[in-house]
Amino acid sequence: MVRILDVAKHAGLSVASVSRVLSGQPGVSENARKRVMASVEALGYRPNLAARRLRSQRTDTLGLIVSDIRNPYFMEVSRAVEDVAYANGMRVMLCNADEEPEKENFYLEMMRDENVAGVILSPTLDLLSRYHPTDFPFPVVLVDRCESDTDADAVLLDNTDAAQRLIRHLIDSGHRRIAFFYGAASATGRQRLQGYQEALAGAGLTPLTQALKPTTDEAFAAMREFLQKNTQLPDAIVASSGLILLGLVQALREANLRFPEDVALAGFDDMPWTRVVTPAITVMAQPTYDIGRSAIELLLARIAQPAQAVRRIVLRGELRVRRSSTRNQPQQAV
Amino acid sequence: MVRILDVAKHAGLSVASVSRVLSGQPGVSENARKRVMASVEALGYRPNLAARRLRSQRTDTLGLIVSDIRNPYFMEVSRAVEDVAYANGMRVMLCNADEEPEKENFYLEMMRDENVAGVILSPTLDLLSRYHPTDFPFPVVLVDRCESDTDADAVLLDNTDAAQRLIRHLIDSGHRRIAFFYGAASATGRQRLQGYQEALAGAGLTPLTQALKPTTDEAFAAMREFLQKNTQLPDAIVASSGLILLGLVQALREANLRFPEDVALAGFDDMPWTRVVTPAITVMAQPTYDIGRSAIELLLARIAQPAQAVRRIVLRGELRVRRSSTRNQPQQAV
DNA sequence: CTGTTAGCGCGTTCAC
DNA sequence: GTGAACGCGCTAACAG
Repeated sequence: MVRILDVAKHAGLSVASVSRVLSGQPGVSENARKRVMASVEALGYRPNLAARRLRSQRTDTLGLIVSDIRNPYFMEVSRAVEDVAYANGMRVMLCNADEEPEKENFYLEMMRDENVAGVILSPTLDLLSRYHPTDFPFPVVLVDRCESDTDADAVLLDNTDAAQRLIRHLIDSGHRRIAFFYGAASATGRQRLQGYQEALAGAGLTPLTQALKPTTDEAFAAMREFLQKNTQLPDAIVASSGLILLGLVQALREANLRFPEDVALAGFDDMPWTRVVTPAITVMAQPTYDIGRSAIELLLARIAQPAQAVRRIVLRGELRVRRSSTRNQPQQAV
Repeated sequence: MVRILDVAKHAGLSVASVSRVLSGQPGVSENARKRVMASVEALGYRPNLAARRLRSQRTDTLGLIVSDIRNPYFMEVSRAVEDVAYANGMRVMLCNADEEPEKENFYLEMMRDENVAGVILSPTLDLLSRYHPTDFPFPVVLVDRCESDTDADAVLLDNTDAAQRLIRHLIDSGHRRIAFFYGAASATGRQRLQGYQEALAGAGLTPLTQALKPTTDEAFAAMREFLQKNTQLPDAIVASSGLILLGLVQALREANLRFPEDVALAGFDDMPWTRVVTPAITVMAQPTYDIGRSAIELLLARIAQPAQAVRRIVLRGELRVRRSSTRNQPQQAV
């Protein structure tokens, strides 16, 4: 292994000068800088990160804790985070907490042990309910989930508004009995439920809700049971997430029910498959890559300016109307 | 910050004894061990990982370099890797090389700088063609991609066999003109092409192939162009990956072409949406989670036993016949 | 502008 | 079974 001392000797300088050059500090002559660079090149020197981190008490590692990377939403978010992180010379550690507070806590402690520069976190309801930024020795940016009174940097969709607009679209399309299948384990699901309720109240309609764990399998099971119990179908069914939407579609297919003929359908997250099923499904699209990018940019800014005011970035969902929600079916799909 | 010295003082012992207890070494009395544990608990001591890594020259970090985490295949593989890694007290660094040799090399160098214990890698064709295990200062397990003569631990599907079986199924179903859209950027795509060619040769049929970059967008564009150029459709179209399959379906929908009525369809990767489109699509399913799990288990074994013989784990794909490939359509979908 | 040097916190040798 | 002491490679404070 070639050490910084070897470079110093080779360049005829001291370790201090080499260190200064490597960390881009001022106070080194151009001549010295050239010689250091040449020696680094000649010897193939690579800094020892462990030593650097031990000495400087700093780290270029970020943590990213999501519920499940298999969720397309988090997949896209994490991809954005990693792109920006690596472009800024930082590393990222990805963890799946599976909505389990124990796992979440485990990873949070791991982040502390790693002495990370910051964390992007999609918190469980449990953590969010008692969230306080000073609980952590590193800056945290929340993503996807955040209450209106949470004292934290955060990036998220305007969930209540998005749900309202989605539901109003259904109401405007002539649907009256609208069922809402939502993930009860997260703040996001609850906020979307609220939007649903407000939209229904505004139209004088009666809510029909089904809480469940936000997985495809649970949604499938819940929908299947729902279909068995209810001989009369609602006019429309809405899913509060893409994972849930998939489960609903699976159950509908199994029961040989068509949309929108038997029941209209809509959901969150514009996953690729929603355009490819027939008919295509109306969704509220989230700008997932932008959410991830905004989150890490917020985090990097916070790391650079620890004392800056708390910021919250709220993004707007985009309604994409397709055939699954229309009462009078047009001739042609998009 | 509480250091190991603080624990030693609190327990009335030396740092050496504390270190021994913490690393589970023998040569410490039961009494001392108890006292150390109690002090650790009382003081909330956490070992400093940077110091430990600097001193021990070892790391509990693994690298995972895939082409794109947004590919459901790698998503599932990475999830498996992370589950096993964290269960073994290791960390993992995830990187997306995007099939670009430069990025791949960048991340490989980063892994060296991090002094990782090992790497799981889905190599570009470029790297694979000149792969030699001694090029890296850490053990490497290849995943998804590997030539038959590559000298490396690897976990992959029996691609040629899987493609053959998929194509034979189509031939047995009465299809004669079978087009193959495959990703030309990876060894995997090429191996599947070979299986396709062998199956066709065995039946005395003429190949009809289309090479492309393995993304949904490229597949969509290629299929669209294909449909414009060819007034007469083939009997069947096959995609060499799930991402490509999605692009094909998008183009088919756009052109208002039905499967299997207008053209039969099949592909690789049993993604959830393939069951939910109508009709459901015949696929060659890969045991993705098992592939990831096998890869990290192989890596951990290699780390524990650096000199052990090179091992290759070849998994078998599972053909899942659904309506998209059947000539005489059954009454009911599954 | 440059060099010397003292630790960062830990693991491990070597004495006892 | 236990403790003292050294050094992993680097950064930063300080002296020149």
